[in-house]
Amino acid sequence: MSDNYQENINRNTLLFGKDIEERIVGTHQISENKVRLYIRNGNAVESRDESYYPFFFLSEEMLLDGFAPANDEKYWLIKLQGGNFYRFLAIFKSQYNYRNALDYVASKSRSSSDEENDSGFPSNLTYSRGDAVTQFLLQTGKTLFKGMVFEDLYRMQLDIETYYKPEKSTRSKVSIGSDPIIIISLSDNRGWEHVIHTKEISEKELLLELVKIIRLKDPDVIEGHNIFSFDLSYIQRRCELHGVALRIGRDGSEPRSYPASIRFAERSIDYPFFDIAGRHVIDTFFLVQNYDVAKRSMPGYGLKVAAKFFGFASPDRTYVEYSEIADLWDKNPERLLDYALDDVRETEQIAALLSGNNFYMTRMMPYTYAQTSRMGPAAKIEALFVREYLKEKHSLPKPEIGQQHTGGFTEVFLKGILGPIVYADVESLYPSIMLSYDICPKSDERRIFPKILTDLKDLRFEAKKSAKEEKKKGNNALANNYDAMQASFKILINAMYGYLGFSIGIFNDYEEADRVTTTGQEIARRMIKEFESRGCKVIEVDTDGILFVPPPHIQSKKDEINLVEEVSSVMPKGITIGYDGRFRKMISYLKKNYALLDYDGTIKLKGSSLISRSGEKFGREFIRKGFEKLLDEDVQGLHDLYVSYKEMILNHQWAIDDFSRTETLKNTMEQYTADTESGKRPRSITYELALKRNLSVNKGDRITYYVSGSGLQSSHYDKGRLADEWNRSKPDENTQFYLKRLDEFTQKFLPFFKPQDFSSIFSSDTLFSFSPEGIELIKEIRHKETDSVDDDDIPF
DNA sequence: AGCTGTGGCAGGGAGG
DNA sequence: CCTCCCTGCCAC
Repeated sequence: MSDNYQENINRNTLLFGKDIEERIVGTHQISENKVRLYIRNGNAVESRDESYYPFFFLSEEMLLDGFAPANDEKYWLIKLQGGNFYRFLAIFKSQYNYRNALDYVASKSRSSSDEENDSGFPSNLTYSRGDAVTQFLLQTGKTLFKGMVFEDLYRMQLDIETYYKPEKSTRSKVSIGSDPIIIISLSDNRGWEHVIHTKEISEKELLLELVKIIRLKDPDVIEGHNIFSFDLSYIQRRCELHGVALRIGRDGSEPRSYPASIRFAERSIDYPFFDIAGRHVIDTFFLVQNYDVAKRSMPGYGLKVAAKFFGFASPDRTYVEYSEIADLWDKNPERLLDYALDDVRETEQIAALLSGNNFYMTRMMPYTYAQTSRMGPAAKIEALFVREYLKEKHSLPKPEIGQQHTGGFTEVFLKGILGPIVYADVESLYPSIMLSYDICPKSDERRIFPKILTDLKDLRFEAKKSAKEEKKKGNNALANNYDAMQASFKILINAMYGYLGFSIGIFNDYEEADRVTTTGQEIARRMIKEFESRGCKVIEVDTDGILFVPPPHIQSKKDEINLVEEVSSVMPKGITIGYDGRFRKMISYLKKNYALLDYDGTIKLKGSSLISRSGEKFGREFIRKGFEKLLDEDVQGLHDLYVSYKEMILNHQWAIDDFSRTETLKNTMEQYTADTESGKRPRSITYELALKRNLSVNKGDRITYYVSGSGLQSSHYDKGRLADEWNRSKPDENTQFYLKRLDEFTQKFLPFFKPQDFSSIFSSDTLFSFSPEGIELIKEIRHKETDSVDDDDIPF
């Protein structure tokens, strides 16, 4: 794979090398607005005259080969890799203040005497894929002018309802465009709301009305929850069926859609991207998921769940089940219209909360707002590099082949039920190391890496300061904007380390990535040693954070803070340890798996073995409640809990949500069948179920299922049933299987008891009544000696 | 086509 | 049974 990939780079790379200019053999100015560029492989490129914009001439052909501006020989724009449009725009933005450029374009278009067109752009400007300048201008539109703040964007929200009659009650996917659209609800960020529906007009008229409204309101941004995969795809399909031209672009063009994908940590989602000329389409579904990558605290990503999570859902909000929509439309349409409006209102609030950082990021990126919103951070870092290199007329390197070898230091020293607990962590560990230890990729001959990092750090500092000042003055709106700004800097700062080890980043450097992580490990060891030497019992260390029990004479919070500050003061220059919280108790279970009991009584569980969403809900609850009992040292309560769960399972006294499991399908069905048939991967219950039920599933889809049948066999992959198929009055879930699952969950409590105590607690044997008498909790288990932390060769 | 990294645990199928 | 290997999910 990697060999193929390298070959691909070589084939697609036109101008990589020591110096870009070496490949340019000559330019010839044909007229004021035309230039011919000759490059070494013999291709001659003639520019087109783009009279409305004198700075650049870009065309499809030029994108393929390269171009030079007519009036200024200093600037070159070179194609680097197939399809990597963004690498061009880096220079486009960096050489000229693009906001001024856009002001210029806007003034031109305003003065053009063109009455037919209400878009603000000349109508002779046709929108086509290859025309980079046109595309750039139309996409950016008038939305990113100098001095703008996020609130200045005119944002419109859109949501559709379709007439879906559930036939067989399975939640199998509805295919795009199969049912008519009955309601389109719209709102904007200035308090306007509007709903159109098919009680009075036909679906075709509804679609025409939508086009009319969008063109009349002329929003800069169109927002929706799952708008790419659902609303826009659906609207487009219905328009096709009715022969309606969806002319919602600022130049009157129809949306251009192409397959794209987006990644959230380990998951990758395919979706059709919609490019609407002159506007930016923002999917709040992606914003929400991106938010949760860092936080990992949301119960789900649907609009309703997200709105509740962020506290936007109004108490009298209308809720309608997906399967009820058609029925409700026939019987009580008013309620459905209310529901539809609630959707757009919530979408607006989510976007307002989560879009600010993308907006401010766009100002420093050679991408449009829409692109910035759906792009990963590594590509953004690279854009900053490319901008600087092109500005300095320096060539760009190829990615290095290889891999990173090390990561963070993780160790558990003590297991059990421990307390009191102090949590401390190194502030911005990797960025601090990169700054203090002069990290820079070797291919970065101009040494841009440290410069970008320092600049971003300073910018963030300034933005944070401004946010604070504005807040003090009571300017909350402005303070929020500065806060969004500093958040966007933070995202980039944190992504810079990841970029070093990014396999196709052109400035990657695995050795430097390793140098960051190994330095981080050394710092972690040093931190352990310093806390230990001050009488602390270190429990767990993970990368940059440490959990420990302070010595007995450290009692108050203030003492704890002083202790952390003392250790911080002996750390290497540029490395600061911050006090990050205190807890009454904790349960240390495994690496990256523990429970924390706050002083206000709340419990936080961490780690995949304790809170994994792939497990059954009843299991997670059982563990959570059990850990509560454990923290209370309530052995009787633990036993009672076990017995009550066992009875619940035996008597089927539960709901489908309690025992169903939801899994994400990471591969396509084709990939799965190919892999299983070749023996490359084992069969999996979710894919098998999708095959059996003939569900049309895509990569990234989630299936909720349970295990049916009776008895325990070695494999259950053919015993799955869809959650919707479960019937409370005729429960057919596999009781033995779920009892076995309960016993698997009880294993989490194994380390805290003697074996015979453990088996008497987790037994419902009624012959002998259970008594907690004599059962002792194992509170402290030495798992690893801190002495083994070797710090002899720490080069400080 | 586009893509930030490593470390760690659980679960399940397959095969010895 | 046990081990191996893969996937999915999570911590940082």
